[in-house]
Amino acid sequence: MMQTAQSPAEDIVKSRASFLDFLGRKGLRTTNQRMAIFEAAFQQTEHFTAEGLLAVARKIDRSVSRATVYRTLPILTESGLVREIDVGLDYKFYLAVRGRQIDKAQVVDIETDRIYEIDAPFLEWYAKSIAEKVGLEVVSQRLQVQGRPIRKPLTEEDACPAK
Amino acid sequence: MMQTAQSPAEDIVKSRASFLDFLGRKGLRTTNQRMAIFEAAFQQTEHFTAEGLLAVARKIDRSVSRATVYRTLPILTESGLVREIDVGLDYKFYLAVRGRQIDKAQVVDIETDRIYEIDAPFLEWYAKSIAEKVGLEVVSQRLQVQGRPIRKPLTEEDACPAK
DNA sequence: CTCGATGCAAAATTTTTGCAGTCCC
DNA sequence: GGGACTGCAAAAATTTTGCATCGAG
Repeated sequence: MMQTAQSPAEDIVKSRASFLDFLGRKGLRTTNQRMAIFEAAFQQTEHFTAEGLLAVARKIDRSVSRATVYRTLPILTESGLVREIDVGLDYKFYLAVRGRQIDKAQVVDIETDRIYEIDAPFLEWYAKSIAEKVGLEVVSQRLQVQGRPIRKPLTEEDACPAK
Repeated sequence: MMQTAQSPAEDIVKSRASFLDFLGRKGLRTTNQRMAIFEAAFQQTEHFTAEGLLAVARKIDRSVSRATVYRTLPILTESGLVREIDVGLDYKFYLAVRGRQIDKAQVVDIETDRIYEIDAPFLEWYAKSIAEKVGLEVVSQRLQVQGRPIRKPLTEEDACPAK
């Protein structure tokens, strides 16, 4: 069977080409700021916020402004290179897309606000079966789980830990 | 088999009692404003926003302020009488809880922003199985599906409708 | 050159908060 | 009567927008 996964290095080269292609097809210009924001997004290995992205992008190109970050994020999401993730935490998160991103759920640790992207088998099918009930075709779906670390049942040791 | 569903009239009487009980147990005071907001919430048969709730509550008690609505909504959600629903539409929605509300998904028609509450069998179980993968126990889960009305395959008639 | 793109700061939007006065218990 | 509660308006916080200027094609 063919291996389709790529190394991180190949990954970003391909993504960058894809972004440039997207800009071209849409008649959008290739500016230093847009590229800096793209690079900043793909330097992130985890979820990031608009504000965080601004900070990183500015390290690449000092002239990047907050407004341009907010104007570029929709371009990145429309191109499919970045996913917008809203788990109801006041502000939105974003995530650079690397490889296939289907059937994922977001699990949020409510004690740390950390977001995990977890495989959710059949999620797309499941969403489709639900949308059909109201005669809609699925455009997108998201499953979000808020959780907290499992506390093991208390033992005497836990209740009165030996110092 | 016993029928557990109630008439809308019985429903709100019970909910009102439940709210008063909740206020009492929490040592919160029963004010005209809080009751007006409660009544306004249960007059709604669909999802509502904080701003919409304010408008309706003011028809009941002119003195209700926006601040009190925002301060009362958390009380209503904590009591379990109202559910907060955030589908990523800028502002939050709320829904008066009538009867059991387990395993429901929100299906959002992206052309009208209308929200449907749809049965999602085994959703709770599904979320649990996913949260377990990162060692978290589920506190809550939500499945949201964005969809658009199904467009029937085009016929000649559709493409060139006879005026 | 031309018009899309940018930076800056002000605006917009939803929700929160400080404070003085109100009224429930 | 005391402290919880409220209204008002200002503040917060994130995202959007107007406008003069810049720069990609």
